[in-house]
Amino acid sequence: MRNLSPEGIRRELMNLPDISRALWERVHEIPPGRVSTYGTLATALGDPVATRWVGFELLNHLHSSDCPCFRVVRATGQLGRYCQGSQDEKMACLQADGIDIVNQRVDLQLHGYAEFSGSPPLQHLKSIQEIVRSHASLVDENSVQTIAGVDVSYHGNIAFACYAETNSETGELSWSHVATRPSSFPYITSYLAYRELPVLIQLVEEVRAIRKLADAVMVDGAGIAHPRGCGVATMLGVACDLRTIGITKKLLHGSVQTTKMSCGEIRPILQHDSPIGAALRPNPRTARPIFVSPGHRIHCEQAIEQVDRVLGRRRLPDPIYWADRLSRETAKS
DNA sequence: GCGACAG
DNA sequence: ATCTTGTCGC
Repeated sequence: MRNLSPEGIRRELMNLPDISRALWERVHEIPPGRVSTYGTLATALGDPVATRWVGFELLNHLHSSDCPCFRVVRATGQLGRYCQGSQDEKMACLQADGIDIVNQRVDLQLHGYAEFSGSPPLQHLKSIQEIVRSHASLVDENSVQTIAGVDVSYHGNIAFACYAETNSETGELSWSHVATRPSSFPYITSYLAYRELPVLIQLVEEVRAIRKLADAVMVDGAGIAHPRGCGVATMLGVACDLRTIGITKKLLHGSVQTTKMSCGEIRPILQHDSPIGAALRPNPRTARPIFVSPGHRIHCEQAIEQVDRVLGRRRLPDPIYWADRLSRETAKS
């Protein structure tokens, strides 16, 4: 799998691992009388960043009387929350298992279980990101004339992706297109692309088919300012051979000082002393900057320049603002 | 070793 | 991202 062409990426996306099923297989693997932690389960899935999602999933799943979810506790040994009700009920289940609970805690040295079987699915997804990153180009090509924005909203498991083009004079919406498709992959930090890429690729291809695709597309998500240098914007760019720019409201990766920024100020996001993007304070109404990073086929400076070009009166660049607004409205109705 | 950070 | 009432401020 060393070579991952755009077609290869699509094939991988059509065959994504079922993370939820993988989690529950492991939860059921915990023997009676033993417990595991949210973090240990996430690590068994391939990445500790999934800890938050593991907690969410255990709190929100379809519970049944014989469900072993009470065997998952916090890393401190504290019981943590129980989907079925109070912590006391969780404690009662654990005690029925023969576990002693001292000071509201389980002794993990004694009862901790971490010997999970099965291959970690997130590790495979990580390696895809690393390969896609190696295909990303940070070289700016011909000049950008038209620019668009894309964003995704959800109604349950249905994803609504919107493509928006704006009038550069007024900042108002000039053209838009929406694509819809079910998405079951959960949101896990740094794996956003696996949740959003299927709809986004469909969206881009539909717009491309009617020859309406702009020279560059801004994505509501990171570009190369990502733990593996491969955020949604980068992945979408490589998958569709499209010039993309990543825009986020919060910093995902890299370091930059964001206090006391003056209006219009630009500060580089650094990773090992080299720039991978920039924080940019868009207007005087908010002190909070936005974070820009190249997605694909664009250089850092050009990415910032393009964002600057379509910055209106809102915090987000106009095309992203409209894509966000329209996709949300479409998802609601 | 554990935890956690885009949308 | 989504669930949601009122509320603070220009």
